[in-house]
Amino acid sequence: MTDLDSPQHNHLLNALPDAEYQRLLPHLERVEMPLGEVIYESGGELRYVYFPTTCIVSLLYVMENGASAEIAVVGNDGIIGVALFMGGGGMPNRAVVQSAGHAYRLRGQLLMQEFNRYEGMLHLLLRYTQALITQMAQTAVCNRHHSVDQQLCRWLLISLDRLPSNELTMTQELIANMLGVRREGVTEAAGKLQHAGLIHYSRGRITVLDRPGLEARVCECYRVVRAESDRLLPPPPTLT
Amino acid sequence: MTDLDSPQHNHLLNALPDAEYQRLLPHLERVEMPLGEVIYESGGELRYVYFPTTCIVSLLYVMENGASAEIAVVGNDGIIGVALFMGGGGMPNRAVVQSAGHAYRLRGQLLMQEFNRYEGMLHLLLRYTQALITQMAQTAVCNRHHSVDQQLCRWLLISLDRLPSNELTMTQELIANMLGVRREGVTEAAGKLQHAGLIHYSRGRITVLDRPGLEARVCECYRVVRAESDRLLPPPPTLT
DNA sequence: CCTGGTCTGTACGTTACCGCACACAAGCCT
DNA sequence: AGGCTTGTGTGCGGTAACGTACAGACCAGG
Repeated sequence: MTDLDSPQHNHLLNALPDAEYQRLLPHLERVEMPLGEVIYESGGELRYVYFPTTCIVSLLYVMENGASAEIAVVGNDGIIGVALFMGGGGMPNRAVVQSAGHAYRLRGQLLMQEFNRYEGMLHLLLRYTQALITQMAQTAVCNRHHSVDQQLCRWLLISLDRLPSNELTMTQELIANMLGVRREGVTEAAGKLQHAGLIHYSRGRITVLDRPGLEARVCECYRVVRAESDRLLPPPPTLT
Repeated sequence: MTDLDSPQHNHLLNALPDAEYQRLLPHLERVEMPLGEVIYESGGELRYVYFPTTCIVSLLYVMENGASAEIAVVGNDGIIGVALFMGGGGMPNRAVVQSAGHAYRLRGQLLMQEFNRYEGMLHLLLRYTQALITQMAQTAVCNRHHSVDQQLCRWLLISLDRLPSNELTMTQELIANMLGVRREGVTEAAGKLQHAGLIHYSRGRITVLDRPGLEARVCECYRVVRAESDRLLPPPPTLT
């Protein structure tokens, strides 16, 4: 499956015209993204941007008391480090690998060169950033109005959309940290889904058995984010 | 007080170099922003961008069942319609005037010309957008972890930062819509603040009596957003 | 002045989630 | 095998916010 791991498996890289892609290619460095790795930290400086291919990265805010909440999720649909080209150099949150895999990284300096030189790169990245903004906005809405059950569905579907298989490696404890709820809350919600035959759960290994079933339970937030991504971003690479 | 109502009272316009500002000036149209006016709607197209001077605009998502939640607030620190230069042309939320006043609007086309022609404009707008992103992210966190009391404090301070006086016109019903909570919840929270002598409340008219007191009660979310705005954006115009 | 509408305060039962405590189960190590 | 660590299920009291209902308070208009 080298396919899944080529730079083109990242939708943004794949959307670049060939000439542009070839120019970038020699500078793309394939890196391992182990579970739990912190890609950048609140207040830190961004030396690289990352284009995930097979990993998933969560952007989360860690509160002063240690509690946390997920702001957004980035997989092979996007890029880690938008603050670089947005001009801030950093953001007050943390990026941490939520599902192990690989990514291609690029020196920030090089990205900025392309960003300033080639208009297509600028527009692509800005459109992606807008999709990211929608995801954050909807996270806020979901946190306000929807139940843990619904949020778990949303979270599973978002993760699933960014993975090649229907299985994810993720303890309930971790999910709870992402959603910013109690671990027991996740146990209960997951229990309901498992009971309904939608997923199978076993010691940090979740298998999604009935994706349509999840989609039927999820709140509108998932659909809004999904629709906006589809609208703003190029269709995923046509790998078989 | 024509000072407060000149285009330069908007921080972004004020941050432009004089030549650039002069070029824009003839195209800036002063418009009235009455309470409740919808500036743009989910799915709608953006013909203009707005630079508030004395009004405050809320970005809010309206759910299928009619409930709503505020995503972010824009006042004289920013611009309404970032989706235009981000490339999406629209966003799945609504912008509504939360506090009446004025703004200067500019045809989207013209903004885009400047955005593409003059690098400083691009960087300024992107930095502002990053600050906006931080505000959204923090809204998500706040919705998850903080009490209505704390959120009300945050909301009051955010509004206060964007107004010239210490008084705001706003019924509890409206605040509840913004925060996405019950009206009674706001009554109770406001009651506590009033009892503590921090504010005075009277039929849609809130007077803030003790701003430091509010700051002492507010959650970290306010400070994070504030610090990030200060970091990313030019200092406010030096009006007396 | 009284009346009607709007805004605010209060009360009460219900629910979702929290915090804590602990039992159980599944894999890992020796 | 036995014991340890890690992950999962469950139960229980506490609390914050909800939905609903309604009473008072203020203001405007006839």
